[in-house]
Amino acid sequence: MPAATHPPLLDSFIAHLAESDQRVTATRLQVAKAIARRGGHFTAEEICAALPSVGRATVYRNIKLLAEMGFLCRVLLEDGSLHYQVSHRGHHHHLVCTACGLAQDLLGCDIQDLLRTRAGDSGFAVSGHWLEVYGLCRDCQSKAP
Amino acid sequence: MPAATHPPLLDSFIAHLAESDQRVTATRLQVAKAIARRGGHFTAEEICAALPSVGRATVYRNIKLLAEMGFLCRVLLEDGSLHYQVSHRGHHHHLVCTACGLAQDLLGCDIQDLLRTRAGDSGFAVSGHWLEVYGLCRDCQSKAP
DNA sequence: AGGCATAATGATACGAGGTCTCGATAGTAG
DNA sequence: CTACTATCGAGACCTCGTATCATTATGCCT
Ligand SMILES: [Mn+2]
Ligand SMILES: [Mn+2]
Ligand SMILES: [Zn+2]
Ligand SMILES: [Zn+2]
Repeated sequence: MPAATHPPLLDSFIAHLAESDQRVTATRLQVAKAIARRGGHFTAEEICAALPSVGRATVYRNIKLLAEMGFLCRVLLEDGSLHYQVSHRGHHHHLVCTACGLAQDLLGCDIQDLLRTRAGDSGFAVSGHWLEVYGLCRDCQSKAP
Repeated sequence: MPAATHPPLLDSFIAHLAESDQRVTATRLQVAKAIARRGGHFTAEEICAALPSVGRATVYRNIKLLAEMGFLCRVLLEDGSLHYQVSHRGHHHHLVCTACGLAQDLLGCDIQDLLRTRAGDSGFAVSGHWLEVYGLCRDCQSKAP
């Protein structure tokens, strides 16, 4: 049995469900466990494949729930495909390695001020932004020529 | 007949086709004209609807071609839907108004240096990034309370 | 522990958005 | 004009995600 890569996820999920009057079902725990078991990012379809006994709609519903609760963040790959990842809560961005796929959190987003200034020049009032950064992680740099 | 909103597009497109040994077909020009006629951004399906006599696959093929040539840029809306827009060539971002949909180009992207510094701290080598900025354009600010 | 109200599930159909296939058509070089 | 072949159009197909709805099972109340 593979060790949980994100051990706190299960407990936090259960706690949040209880707080918000949502039911702790066996299926929900199955989905959360399948996610906690993973390192790195994953697609909804991958979870569906890993849990053939769980309905596809249910997998999508629960991933959405986990994301709304802040336990999962969206990772947009360069090819446009949407992945999810257990992650820091709150606003942040990702450094996505185009070689191995690793997506590490880039905390302390300090571009909001820069954006407000640059956009303000055109009279635009910034309320939010979406940013993904692509490149090579440390490991992949040393492996590549 | 509506005036072309982007008059240079047609000629530039034809020139690029000739340069790269691709054929100047009637269908290609129809698609390019339908696009040049628009202000703002649009979806592939909107072009399909505007050109019912042109095959859907062909519309998608030619939009992709125009985008690869640099005449169109992708605009990712907050809801995740992909639009296209006649645009400045080369790397740039957008200020997308969440009220009226206006997407104006944000030129002179000066976040690359900032990103290199912040990412470099984690040993990550930045090669590119994707950024969309959301908020209210000048007009929509004055209309709103 | 047993019963109830209803949240959650899963099978399935549906829809948007986009690609693939392949025979037919039409640019273009010569 | 002809031949070559890039491009086209129709439709099948695919992925990702949501809507519907009969069935199940959770949490609470007694
Ligand atoms: Mn994250
Ligand atoms: Mn643009
Ligand atoms: Zn890597
Ligand atoms: Zn606006």
